[in-house]
Amino acid sequence: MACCPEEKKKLIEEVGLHFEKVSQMAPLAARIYAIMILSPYDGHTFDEILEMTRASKSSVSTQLNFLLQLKKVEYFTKSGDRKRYFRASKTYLINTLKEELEKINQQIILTSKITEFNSLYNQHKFKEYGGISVLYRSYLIKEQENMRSTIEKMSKLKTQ
Amino acid sequence: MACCPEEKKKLIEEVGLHFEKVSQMAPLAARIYAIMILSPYDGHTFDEILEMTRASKSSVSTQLNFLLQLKKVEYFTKSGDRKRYFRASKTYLINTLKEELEKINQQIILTSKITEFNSLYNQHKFKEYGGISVLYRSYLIKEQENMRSTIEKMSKLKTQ
DNA sequence: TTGTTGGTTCGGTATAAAACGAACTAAAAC
DNA sequence: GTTTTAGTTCGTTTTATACCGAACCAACAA
Repeated sequence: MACCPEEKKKLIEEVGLHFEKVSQMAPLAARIYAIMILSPYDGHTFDEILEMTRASKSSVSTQLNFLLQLKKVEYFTKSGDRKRYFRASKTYLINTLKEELEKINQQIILTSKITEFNSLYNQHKFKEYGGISVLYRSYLIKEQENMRSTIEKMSKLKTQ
Repeated sequence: MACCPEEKKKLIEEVGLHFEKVSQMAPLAARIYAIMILSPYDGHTFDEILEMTRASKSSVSTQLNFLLQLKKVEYFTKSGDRKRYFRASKTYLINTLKEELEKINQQIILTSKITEFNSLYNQHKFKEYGGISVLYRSYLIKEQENMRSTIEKMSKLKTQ
């Protein structure tokens, strides 16, 4: 049998599609990641992933290594068993948040540059929209703080 | 002369690159959008955009219409002047936030589905990571609230 | 030492995204 | 009524992406 209950298949498709859009990964990578997130603690072997995705060995290998590099996925082995068991990385949610935080940091810097530039060279516009960009800036900073504190809480929870 | 001070050129490049990554638009669209954001209140004509981007008429036309559709860019006309003057839409920051809000709403729904699924079918994993996903959920809800209230504040500011 | 398992690597193809040029149109100017 | 201006449309080319198959490798098994 190729995969799993119909319900799981549909969810994999939905979650996969989501990652394809928001995380700009290749369709196959997104679907593998979705499978990992919706699968048991003890993971899946390479061959099982092959079966579920119906993709080629080479493609699965490439995308799986890509996900390992991004720390979205990890694997473990059982002694006396050459197979690797792949699963969603234990820290994948923290890692995702850390990436988001990095993005927001970048965006705060860029937004400041834009505002500074406009206040210097496009004064009319700046007078018109200055208020909005102040609001936008404090929005970004709140996001940043929310991420930072969530990451901290998650890290604490993990080490307990 | 093709464009503007070196400083502006560099910022356009930087901001353009940013939009290309985060907003998944075509390189040319991203650069046009960047130009609009860094340009005066009274906008630029089609021909000026042509000059600055050094792209073809057809490409500029296509991408400009794309940006108009997304309400990232708007235009106005001066009486007795056939040209259109393009600029960043007055509401582009609010619109961006509304898009973000839509994304977060989607993500909250998806995350709930995932958690529910795992609590049913992957109980071991759920016991292990349930705490983290609770934290993640409240992170998302805070984001949602931050966006909602920022949009509201911006709307109020605009109508004054 | 030959075969099998569990992948990896490399060269190629198929498809889609991005940009282009040339021909076209609608309104205004002459 | 012909020319110019301000774009638009459409068919093509260019470039990048996603995936594939076949050959390959390393480890262990027979």
